[in-house]
Amino acid sequence: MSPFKAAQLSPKTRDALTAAQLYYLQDLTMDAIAHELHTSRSSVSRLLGHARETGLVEIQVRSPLDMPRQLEGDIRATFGVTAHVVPVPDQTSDVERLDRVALSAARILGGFVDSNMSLGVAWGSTMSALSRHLLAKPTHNATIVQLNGAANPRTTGILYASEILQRFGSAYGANVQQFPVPAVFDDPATKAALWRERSISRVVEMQKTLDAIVFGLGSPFAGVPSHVYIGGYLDDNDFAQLRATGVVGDIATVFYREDGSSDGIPLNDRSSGPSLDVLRGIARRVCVVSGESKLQTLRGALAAGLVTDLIVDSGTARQILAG
Amino acid sequence: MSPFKAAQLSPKTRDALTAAQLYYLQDLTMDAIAHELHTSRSSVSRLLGHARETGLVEIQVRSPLDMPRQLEGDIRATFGVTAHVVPVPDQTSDVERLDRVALSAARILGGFVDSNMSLGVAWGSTMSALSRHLLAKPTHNATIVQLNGAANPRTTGILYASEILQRFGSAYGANVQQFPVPAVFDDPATKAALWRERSISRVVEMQKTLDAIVFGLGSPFAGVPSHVYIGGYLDDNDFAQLRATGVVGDIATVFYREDGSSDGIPLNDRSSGPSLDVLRGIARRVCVVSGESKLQTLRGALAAGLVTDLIVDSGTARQILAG
DNA sequence: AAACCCGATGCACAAACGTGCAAGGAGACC
DNA sequence: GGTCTCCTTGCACGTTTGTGCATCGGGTTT
Repeated sequence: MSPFKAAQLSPKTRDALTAAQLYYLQDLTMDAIAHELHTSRSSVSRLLGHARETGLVEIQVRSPLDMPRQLEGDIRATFGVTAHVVPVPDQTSDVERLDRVALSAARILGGFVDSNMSLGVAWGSTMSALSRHLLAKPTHNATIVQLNGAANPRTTGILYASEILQRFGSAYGANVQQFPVPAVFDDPATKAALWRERSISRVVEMQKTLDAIVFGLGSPFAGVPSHVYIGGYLDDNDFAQLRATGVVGDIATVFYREDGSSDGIPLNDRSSGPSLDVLRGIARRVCVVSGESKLQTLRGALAAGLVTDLIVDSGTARQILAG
Repeated sequence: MSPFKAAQLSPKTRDALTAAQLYYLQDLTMDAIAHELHTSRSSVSRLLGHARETGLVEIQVRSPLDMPRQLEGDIRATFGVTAHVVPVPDQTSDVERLDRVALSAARILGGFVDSNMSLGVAWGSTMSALSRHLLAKPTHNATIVQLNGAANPRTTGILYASEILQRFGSAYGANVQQFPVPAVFDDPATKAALWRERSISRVVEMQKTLDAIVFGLGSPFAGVPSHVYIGGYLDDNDFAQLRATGVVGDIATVFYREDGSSDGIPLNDRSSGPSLDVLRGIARRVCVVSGESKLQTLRGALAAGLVTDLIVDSGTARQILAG
């Protein structure tokens, strides 16, 4: 209307806000809201969807404080990590399990992200699913940093990895730092050379001072092999080597054993991911896992002290405690 | 099942918690949840209702931080109080307006209440509506204190006032301190005598050290007279006196003028409510108002510095700024 | 043992809701 | 001016959800 009263926020957001207020705080029906806002009920439905997507509405489920959830307490006691157990019925398929955990993880992650922070992000099927469920949370001056390269002999991987990164960036209104290198180098010397390039070393340096990281776990020999292992990133030789050295998993293409050790794994010298020591130097390390096929893998990551916050499905949570 | 694993929370609460998690955090349909919980869909619907009622689920609507809502900002700038403006369309009836404001107020109040605190509560139609919408929030060692008596020549008023108090008590799991005295004494000497009784003075003393209070505003001469003014608490003489001394409203049967002054109002000496000076000594003073008939009344309360947090409908908010 | 009360359950129906679709509008580009 | 694209809107439909009602089981009173 009047151009004098600057509309600080878009009319859409304004409406979404009122709608949310009326719907969630006053329990009006969408019909009633539509009437008040002079629009159609379906628009209100969409408006509310928008409000949820963009984080205008925040829904929390909080167990009574005096009774933290059983499994989560047990996990903290046993492994010293903060756990978020996502309830999933036992007979759920692995894909649905993954998706449900990723969905919850996306919501939880919103609570960790804040202005002026830098967040390291891995890639893989878990991260991909997670990125698709992110809720918007506008921040200032935050940075998203890719943890490891995604190129392989067949593709540059840029499309795949950057899709994930971009979703993080736009959800949080953050800068995105890509890392356009192969996931695993053929020749360690090439890696060393590239690491001396300023455009690359800049990112490598950023990785060392991250405030938080999010990652899934890769499991090379599990029933459902992870993205890394079927994407042509590794050849038969590499696989044999991994098996020979007792590897049970990886974080950002850096490999470790079930006891948490990672010394003497040659592949790590050729990997583009940050060394486990670098990872351990980061304050908050959020690990998202689902499915029993990752049990061993998860055990290793916990043993290696790579995790500070664990988001996991209830079945796997129970098993890791039982084991 | 096993008696060894102590069930810390009732199975109902446990189910409600999982259901809430699945519904609000994983966006499952109630049907799907019913299946997972081995019960009927309708039970899940009820379970979720229970979860909301009891505060297991918390829903917040948060305007983007960089743009606090217009009216609320204006009110803070003009009157120096934190405002919560409840959107209500202009042509809404007064009763519905009251109810919607009370509903929102009940939710907001939950954010102010905490363990170990004492909360003073008034009575009246606003407080009655508010009490009916309270959301449960379990706390330890909190106390609810009645601010002013409710007895009048016709009834003891205990039923009416205690109903309100009880709802507060059970919502927050708090002790309730009743105040079984007349709202307004016929003879000031009786009040003085009663105030020397230890059972009464105990409550009077508590009133002086409250952490917070909630109250509506009474408006003696407005189009819709408040509960106090039609309950037989005052006689014609009293009314005449109020009008003569320029009273525009009351908080817990203590009266004030539009400019905020309250000296030379004889009725106040006979009132059971805490003096305005006592009120002003309380850190958080939450005022719930709705409807333009309370405009003058609200103006007086603001002028008197009796309010720190204001919960008000949008129409009245606009008018108080316009005035 | 009968009678009673109370909370929990599922059914069935109406109300409320999400979403694919086609229509309308506002730029951007030719 | 045309037309192409992209976003928004309301409708219509199928799905999802709230709730009155009848039922049932367990505990208490008579």
